[in-house]
Amino acid sequence: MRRPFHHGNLRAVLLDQAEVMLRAGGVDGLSLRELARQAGVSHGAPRSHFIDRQALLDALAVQGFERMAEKIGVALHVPAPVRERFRLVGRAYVDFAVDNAALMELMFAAKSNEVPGPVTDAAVRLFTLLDDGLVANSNAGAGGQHRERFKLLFAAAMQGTAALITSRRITREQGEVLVDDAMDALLASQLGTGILADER
Amino acid sequence: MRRPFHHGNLRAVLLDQAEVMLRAGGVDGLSLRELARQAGVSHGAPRSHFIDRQALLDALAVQGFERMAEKIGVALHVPAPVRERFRLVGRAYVDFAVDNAALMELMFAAKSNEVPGPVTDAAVRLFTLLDDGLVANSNAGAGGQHRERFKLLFAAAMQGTAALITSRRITREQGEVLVDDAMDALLASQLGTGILADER
DNA sequence: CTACTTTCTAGACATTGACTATTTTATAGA
DNA sequence: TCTATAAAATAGTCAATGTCTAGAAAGTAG
Repeated sequence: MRRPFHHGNLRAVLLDQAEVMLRAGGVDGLSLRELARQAGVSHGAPRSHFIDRQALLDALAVQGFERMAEKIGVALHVPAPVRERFRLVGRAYVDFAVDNAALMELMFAAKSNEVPGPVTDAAVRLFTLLDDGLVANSNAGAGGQHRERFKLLFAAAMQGTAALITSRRITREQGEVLVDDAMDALLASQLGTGILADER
Repeated sequence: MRRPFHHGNLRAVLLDQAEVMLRAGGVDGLSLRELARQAGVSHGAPRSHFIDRQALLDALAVQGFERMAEKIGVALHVPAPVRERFRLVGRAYVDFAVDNAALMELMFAAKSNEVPGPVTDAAVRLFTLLDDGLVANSNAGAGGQHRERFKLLFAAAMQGTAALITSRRITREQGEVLVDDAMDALLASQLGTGILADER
């Protein structure tokens, strides 16, 4: 079994510190050397755990997807009528995106997705969770297309709302209303008839 | 009157080259020194026109908003039924966003918007154009709220769709369908009744 | 022709990401 | 327990970059 030595668990420490730094100064403000300084190790130490700066960013992205999946998972299992549950999930999505704007940038950066890898896998896990939770996975066939399009509409609305807030075009409060409106429009659309996981 | 000397019009040349470089290597791949090299001037020359790297990025963002407004303006004035015109505008929006992904990143970066400035102004001009073109600006009052929420739904759907394509979660073709679906859902929603600029 | 301003050059500096050789620490095998 | 082996961390180096400064060159206006 492998165990850390000098520093307890440098990899975890670096990831934690990196997230703090990310929140403070954005992606550009995240410096490997500054990170090492704060962790009290030499400037070359991080290389033992992250071959690249990009490797660190990818690890952060994966962690981000996992934490987002947790939050969404909670909202997904709240016992409530469809409309209410959709709103809860939508808000969980948008809240996470807004509270972790810089992290979201990493998670959805085209860079990480150029070649399928751990980041892409983590993303797939999140959206599989979302899909399975929101939409009935029963009858395939003609309903399958409808389901697919419905899920994309949901994802686009959430991602778009988060983008509007993050870029300061609207306030967080306006975002709340927007999520609700989007959910209403979505549920009222023809695409959202007869394909929901729970019609209550 | 001010006229360029040595280099014709270095500022414009730099902006053009910067856009090429942006398209090739993303925001991170845009180096001031490399830019100067390609323009055949010394590494300090750009400083006469852009005090900062950020100043160059901001100038690019402003240019981006203006070009996007042009494209959208064209789609906005195509004589066609509402549904068709909405689709055209939506596609124009998404197409521009996808064809200029790195530029969009600059345009909507929170950095530029921390303090209102030229970038914010350019953004406001674009969205004013969009709003005035899509939604009737006649009756205020209770309809005003509806109009505002409708416009936000539109913006969120477009921005979200573009994000899905850019992050490679869906293909461009799926994006086309998604835009159409979003427009249908939008026009069918209660929010989109009686507030359109042209009910044809 | 002479100030004056703008544009550009050239040199310097600190910071950064990446690479390498080397030492230190831990783990496992005989 | 002693020892080979792998992992983790150090320290030094390098090229590249953004920013700043002083000064030269080019254009403009009085």
